[in-house]
Amino acid sequence: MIQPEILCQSPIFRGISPNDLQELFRQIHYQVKTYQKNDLITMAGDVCDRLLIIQEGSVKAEMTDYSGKTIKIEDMAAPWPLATAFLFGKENRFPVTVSATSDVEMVSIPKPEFVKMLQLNALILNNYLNTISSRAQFLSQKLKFLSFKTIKQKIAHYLLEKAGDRLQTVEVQQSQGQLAEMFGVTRPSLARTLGEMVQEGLIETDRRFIKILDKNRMNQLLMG
Amino acid sequence: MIQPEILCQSPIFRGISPNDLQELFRQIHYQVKTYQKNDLITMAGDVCDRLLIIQEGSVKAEMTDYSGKTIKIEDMAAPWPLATAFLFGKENRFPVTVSATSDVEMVSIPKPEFVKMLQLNALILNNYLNTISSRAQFLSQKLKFLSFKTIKQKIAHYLLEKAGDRLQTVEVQQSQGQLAEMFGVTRPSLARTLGEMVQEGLIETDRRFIKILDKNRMNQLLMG
DNA sequence: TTTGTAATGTAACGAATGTTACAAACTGAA
DNA sequence: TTCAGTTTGTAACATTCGTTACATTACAAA
Repeated sequence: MIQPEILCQSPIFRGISPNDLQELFRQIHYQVKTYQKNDLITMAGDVCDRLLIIQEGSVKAEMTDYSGKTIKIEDMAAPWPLATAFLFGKENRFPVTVSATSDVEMVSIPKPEFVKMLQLNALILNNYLNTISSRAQFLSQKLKFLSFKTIKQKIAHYLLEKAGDRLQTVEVQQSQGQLAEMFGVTRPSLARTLGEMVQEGLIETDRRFIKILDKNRMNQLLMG
Repeated sequence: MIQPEILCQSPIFRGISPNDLQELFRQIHYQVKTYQKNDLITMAGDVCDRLLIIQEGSVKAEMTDYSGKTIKIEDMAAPWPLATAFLFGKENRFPVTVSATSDVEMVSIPKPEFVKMLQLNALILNNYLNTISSRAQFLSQKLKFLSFKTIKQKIAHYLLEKAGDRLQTVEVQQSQGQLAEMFGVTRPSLARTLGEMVQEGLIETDRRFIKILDKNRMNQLLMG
């Protein structure tokens, strides 16, 4: 029923041979459920007490707002695991409604069985811990970035991070537009702020190359 | 050397009896290190390849900015674990410099040994997974909150979340000032916006009680 | 070279929010 | 009650940023 060659491509089972994976699944209880296109797989608010991995097909995650309208959040396809961040932790309910966008095969492992799996295989344990930890780290970085209120601060943080120790010209790979989107601001606002920083003697710009002229004053911007 | 009665208060060892914990520690390699006040414990950038738990005393975490100045981030005391989010994941380096603010005893468990521990004891495994997952969930919530640009949106989201299904008066436990801090805005701005929403017929306010009058229009605010 | 398209610089205006200041209302203790 | 401290309402002004529009520059294909 399970397809080890597919599942071992999943971030959780990465590095495990299909044979070992097959053997592992023999030691635990699990289900393989099939869904047809447009079938509901989980509802927002459902308790998340089992690990779900897409073995075949693709699904979409939607969120219902308070007035009942649905907004698509994400598309996922095999061999991806669903909602790994909500299997453990305080708030272990699905935040989204998941439904099939094609015929789907889903491997469902009850939480206690998955815990057993983690104990049986150190590689899976590491993979899973890495998955959640990386997510937390990613979110933490993103949050730190958003904590800078002004565009000037965001630019300063970005450039100082990118420059590291060296007092050199930084090459920005992205266009102004992409940079603006990353900062969550509009393109003209970014351009204006860059212009202001040039006038203030903080930086020099030449197309995609930016030179930091006054590291100390840049830092002071980040303090407020 | 280790003090099981203290360590089992730690979120990671919660629910384990001191005896069981003692027995567990017998099966793995670990160190107990002592530091004097003001000693450096870890430097920002150090590879985080061991779990550190404060067994006695207190420490502070500081971050060095790009110009070399240090900013205090956090204070921690026994029996708290350090940097649980950085033991696994892609970026497993300490983001902060940790130093002792009193005489400190620190239990140091190498990562492979801690993994062994997780495999030996399902409760510790659950505790650790819960710790990281809760953190990711917390950050995710915070991030979602910050994604609302205007104060009106933040208020709407907060109230709708708090109200749930019922169309009732919501009691806000916090003062306007605390609420403002939570939203990352200033108190007068929050008060002004609340006033505007009253005038627009969206809500009614009476001290710490807020009544939602028009749920649909509140939702439309969140769409933009 | 010419030409079209994308990227960039710039300006004017308006909306949202911060800043500062002060008055009114509430709260709890003397 | 009275009074001090806290919370809340409100106003004027400054700042930041988004919006829109347009000119300029770079770049690559014809």
